[in-house]
Amino acid sequence: MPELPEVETVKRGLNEVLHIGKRKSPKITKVTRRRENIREVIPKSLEKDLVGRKILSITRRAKYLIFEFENGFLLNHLGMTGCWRVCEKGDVKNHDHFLMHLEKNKVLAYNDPRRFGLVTWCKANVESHKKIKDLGPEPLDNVFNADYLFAKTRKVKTNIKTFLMNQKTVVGVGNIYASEALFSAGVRPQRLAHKVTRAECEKVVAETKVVLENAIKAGGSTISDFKQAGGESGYFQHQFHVYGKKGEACCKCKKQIKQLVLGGRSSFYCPQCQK
DNA sequence: ACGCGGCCCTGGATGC
DNA sequence: TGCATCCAGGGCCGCG
Repeated sequence: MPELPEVETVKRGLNEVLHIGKRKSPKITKVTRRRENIREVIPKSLEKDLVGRKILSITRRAKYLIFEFENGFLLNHLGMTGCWRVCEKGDVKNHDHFLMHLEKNKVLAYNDPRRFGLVTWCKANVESHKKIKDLGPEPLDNVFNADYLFAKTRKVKTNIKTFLMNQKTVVGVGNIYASEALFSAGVRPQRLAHKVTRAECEKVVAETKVVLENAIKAGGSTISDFKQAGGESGYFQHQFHVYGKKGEACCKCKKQIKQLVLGGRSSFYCPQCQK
């Protein structure tokens, strides 16, 4: 599921389905930890922290979801396979690790087969929480601009794709959108970051924003389907230009898309369109 | 200090 | 059909 557009889609969907901020938003009546340890232990204290309270807001910072309560914040990362669903009481599935029971026999369930996700509690100042405080700027914020990226890349030894995926550089860009943004920008993923020109940095920044914005728009369609069991995808995957397309013809020039591994992650590019 | 490989897990796809 | 292998949208840790 989870790069920035998917987390943003989950956030919007949950806000809508749970009527967050409206009078009919449900109270939490009970909390169940079906498995204590995912990436980190889910705190036992969540029971007393959450029962009897309402979710005041659900926001996103980087790939983290932040559930705000009057006494603190539930901080969540979906890892590779995490998802939330709203279901009827008793509709428990394999890999449901954490349940927030709601009024009217509804349940908000966190499901995560690979258990790379995070569910934890932060009493106050979530922005200075250790998982949050060192994160880079939001990609759609004006702080993430060509000046910033050009300056930041000058002394970097690694390739531009790995650097773009580093959450200290800019948040929310994962393996798919890094490949896609670099394709649109015409920059090969294996190029050393410090050799990317100022003009190319401008393109990389601009195309990163475009790709993420388009994916958010496309991901909007998952609102109804995450309510059901799946929570899988919107329709943004139909807009991929290079990701997962090794050997296929480039949509612009018809040359074969190539694949290579950078920082241990599959990377895709067009040898003709990207320099 | 930085950059990289390995690792944390399960499950689906692929190959023999 | 069954079994083995590889791969997956992320991030942390320890090593050189």
